[in-house]
Amino acid sequence: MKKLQLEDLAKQLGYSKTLISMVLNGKGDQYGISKKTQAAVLNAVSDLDYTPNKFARALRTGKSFFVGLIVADISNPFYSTIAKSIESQLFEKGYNLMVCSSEENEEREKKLVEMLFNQQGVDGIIVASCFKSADLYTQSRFYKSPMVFIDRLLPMFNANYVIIDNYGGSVDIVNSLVKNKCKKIACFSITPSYLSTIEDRINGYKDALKKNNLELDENLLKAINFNNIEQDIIMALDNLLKNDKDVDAIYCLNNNITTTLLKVLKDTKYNKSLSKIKIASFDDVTLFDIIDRKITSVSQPVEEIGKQSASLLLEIIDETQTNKSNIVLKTSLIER
Amino acid sequence: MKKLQLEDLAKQLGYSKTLISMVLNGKGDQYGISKKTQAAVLNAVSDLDYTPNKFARALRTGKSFFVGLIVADISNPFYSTIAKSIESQLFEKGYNLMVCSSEENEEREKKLVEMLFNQQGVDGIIVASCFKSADLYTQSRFYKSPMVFIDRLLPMFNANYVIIDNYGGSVDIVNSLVKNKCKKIACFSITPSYLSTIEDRINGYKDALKKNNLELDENLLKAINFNNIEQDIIMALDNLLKNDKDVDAIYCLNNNITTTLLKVLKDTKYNKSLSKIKIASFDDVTLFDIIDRKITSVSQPVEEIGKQSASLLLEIIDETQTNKSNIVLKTSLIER
DNA sequence: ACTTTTGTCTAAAACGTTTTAAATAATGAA
DNA sequence: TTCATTATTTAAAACGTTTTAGACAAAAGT
Repeated sequence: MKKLQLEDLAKQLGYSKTLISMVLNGKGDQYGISKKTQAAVLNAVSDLDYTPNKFARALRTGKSFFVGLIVADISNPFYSTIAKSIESQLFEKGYNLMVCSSEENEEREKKLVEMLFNQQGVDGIIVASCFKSADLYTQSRFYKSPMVFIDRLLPMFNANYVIIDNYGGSVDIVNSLVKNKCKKIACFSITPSYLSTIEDRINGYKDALKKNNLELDENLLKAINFNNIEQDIIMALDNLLKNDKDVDAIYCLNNNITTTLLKVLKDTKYNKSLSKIKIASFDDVTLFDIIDRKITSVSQPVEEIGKQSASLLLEIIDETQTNKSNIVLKTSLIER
Repeated sequence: MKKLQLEDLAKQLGYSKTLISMVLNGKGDQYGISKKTQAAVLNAVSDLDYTPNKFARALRTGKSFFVGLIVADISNPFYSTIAKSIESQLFEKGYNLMVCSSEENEEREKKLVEMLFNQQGVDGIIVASCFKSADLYTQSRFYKSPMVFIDRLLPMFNANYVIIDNYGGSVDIVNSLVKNKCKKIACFSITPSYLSTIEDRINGYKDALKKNNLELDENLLKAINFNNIEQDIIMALDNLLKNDKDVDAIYCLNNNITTTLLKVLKDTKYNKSLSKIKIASFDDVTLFDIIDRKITSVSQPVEEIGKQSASLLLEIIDETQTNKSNIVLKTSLIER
């Protein structure tokens, strides 16, 4: 059974391809097709399961009704939940989502952006960029390309953003730890550490320490490499045990680090020596509700990030919104 | 800066669009273009960043280099890991992936399949179907559409499958529990329970009980609804506590149930009464390495499912493989 | 020297839409 | 009636590729 096309409908209904196309696209009035004809066409077509060829339409109109999403790691629940939220938001408006994973790799992100716009012809993209600078995106060839950046901010780059208040969330966490009598708070950060999210969280950590009259010791700030989390955490812990036995809290800057830290603490000798240390985490995950250890965390409005970024992007595509928007969402502290 | 197209190249290089297209598609020899010309074209184009218009090409050739993936729930790590694996496999071969989530809803799955093939013009799909019967997929209009089914089998449907040995894995779990002196093993199943994965796991559970000379008590087999997991688990637990106080193990048929069960056990009164009950889970997650409770589980070769299904689908698309393949992967027991 | 074959290359058709420009029919004014 | 205007419809062009069929030289056969 061959796929029905406009030509077939035309023959069957006795109208031209043009007319049918116009009616089906809801432009009957605009082109002055009589109400009667419009009704007749719609009626006849309704039980004929015709769907226009996507590629022909896209070729002619330049619109694909496709949106690309680039995240650092799609198997991270933070991003996969955002993806899900974006998808359902777009679905309502007749758009489709292509999800891509950059694996925190600039080269790959670049390839993905180019592929999406050039080869796939998406109408716009949503990106959690792992780039250090905005050079890729400021290129003139992308000047008119609808883009929304989420999660991470790029420096010196005036664009559309949907992010969260990382600084504020970080301050909340440290304040909460201090309130619980912690005096020496280590911080496990993650590289690439130029990421705006990480930078802001680190700044929040530092400033909050200061505000609480605690000394900032750079040795307590450990950078964990994204590609080598477990090993780096072990090293950081060894280091703490050797030089800073009196650390009473570890604040992890994202869910991945917290989760891996908990795993390491379970596995090894640290179990005893560090059983009473307080752990806090930026980014809340279900796990924290299950384990015995009381973990204070900051939860991000994940659904909301997806929702807002999707509708912002659609506004940009439809040119309803032409100014740059910067949406900053609030986090919420979960004390356990 | 307008996008470069074949016409522009033709003018610039002094050859016809035809010739350039042929060379760029690696069909120079086939069409008898001289080596010298081919080299010249390739060389000239290489630093001109031309990418053919996706839609024009797809319109003409009927190939989109797109593959669709439909899973029940993209925010479930089991599926998001499969998605990631499929994506990277396809990426190597120049294909792209569109990920869709059916939310365990037949109506929605149907819509997605139709959308993918009709509107999006994908070259093939990979589906973890939530359908009870294969009626949708046996329709003649899909007869020639490349499809690979993963995770779940549809009854009476001869198709391409990549699944795992659910029955065997389930037997392994029960055997392990019995070995650990469990005498009365409850089973928390999930609806829709006609899913082949669930059916097979239930059968494995039943048969293994029998083999171990344990009585099968249908009251110990609780169905948890996918859309109401937490409440249903609470009900099931209440029920056990009332009628079967001597249950010494709960075997959960998927990660979602196990995780939620753990959460419920933590939150509430059950904490005390059920602290010594043994918990086992089909499908392993990181969480189990972190919590104190020793959870025996069966782990699925997630990466492998993605890898095998992707390459099988590509073979079908390329018509290298024309027979139906049924790939059944082994699970591995993790005793804790 | 003339036809045939071979080696390169290109014009034009095709893919299935949407949109422009123009044709036809119907109505109103003169 | 006839011409101008308006309402309705359609033919043809366009989107940017790939592929078919054929053009043109050069080489090879006779």
